[in-house]
Amino acid sequence: MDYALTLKKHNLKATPQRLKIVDILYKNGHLNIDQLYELLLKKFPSLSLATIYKNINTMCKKLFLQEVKIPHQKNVYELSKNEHSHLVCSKCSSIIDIDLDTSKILAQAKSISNYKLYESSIVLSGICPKCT
Amino acid sequence: MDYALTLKKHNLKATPQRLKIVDILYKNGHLNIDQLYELLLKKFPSLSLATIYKNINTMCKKLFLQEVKIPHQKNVYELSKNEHSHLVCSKCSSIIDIDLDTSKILAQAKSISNYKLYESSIVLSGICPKCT
DNA sequence: CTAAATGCAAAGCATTTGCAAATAT
DNA sequence: ATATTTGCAAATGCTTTGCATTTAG
Repeated sequence: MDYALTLKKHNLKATPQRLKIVDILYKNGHLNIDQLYELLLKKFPSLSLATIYKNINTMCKKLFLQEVKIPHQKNVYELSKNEHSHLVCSKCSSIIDIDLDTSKILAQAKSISNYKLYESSIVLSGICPKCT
Repeated sequence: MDYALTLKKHNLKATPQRLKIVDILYKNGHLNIDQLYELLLKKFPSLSLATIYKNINTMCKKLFLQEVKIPHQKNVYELSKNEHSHLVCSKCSSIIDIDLDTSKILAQAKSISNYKLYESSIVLSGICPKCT
């Protein structure tokens, strides 16, 4: 995946800071602002938190980053991908993606409510195999 | 429902402020801190935001209030009830409860992941009938 | 060369804390 | 009567903004 190209497609300059943000998110999946900052500092000791906030915000607006709200945790960010759900371990706080068949639930919700539904946010919490 | 008794059961004094917080949440379903503050001010013009924060926090810890995270919105609070999901209208921002059969999705998630899952947070977004 | 991005410091909000006065039990 | 709660003010923490400097294209 060519991150520089992706950035440019969205009219964003491919700065080293941005490339590294995308790279870190690609490798780590889901991170909150502080975790991102800590990892970025290793490569850019003079990096400013303001730069992270600005970039996260613009990338979210351009829709190739997604904010994910997890119960009892700070918001985390992930690269946009096909719709999917999340599993959270309440012991180690790790977050993973999972593909679930949400069609039944959506259909059920639509028929009960008469809402036009087009987006689902599903976060399931429990204990991961490692923490068991 | 006797709110005063509920409060006392949790070792919380039934102050007028607390009773009104519970009453407002009972009548309005889901509110964020600011909405709660605005409504409470009508009855308690000298009410402090700090009091709301303190009370929301203690009630959440005592588990008879739940914090609900909605994408692109401030956190809202609701009285604890049986597990249920939420529908959000992205036009008018209203939030309603909905009972969905989550057993299939949970079973699916468990078998794919080997997690021990015990909690689900499901928020579906779309357009409500009124806004259509 | 130019527009955009960075880093710093300051500003702006949201939330929490400490404490004296008031209140529920 | 006592421990808890309230309301205020101050403190803390998180996020955004403004601006001079640097950098990508």
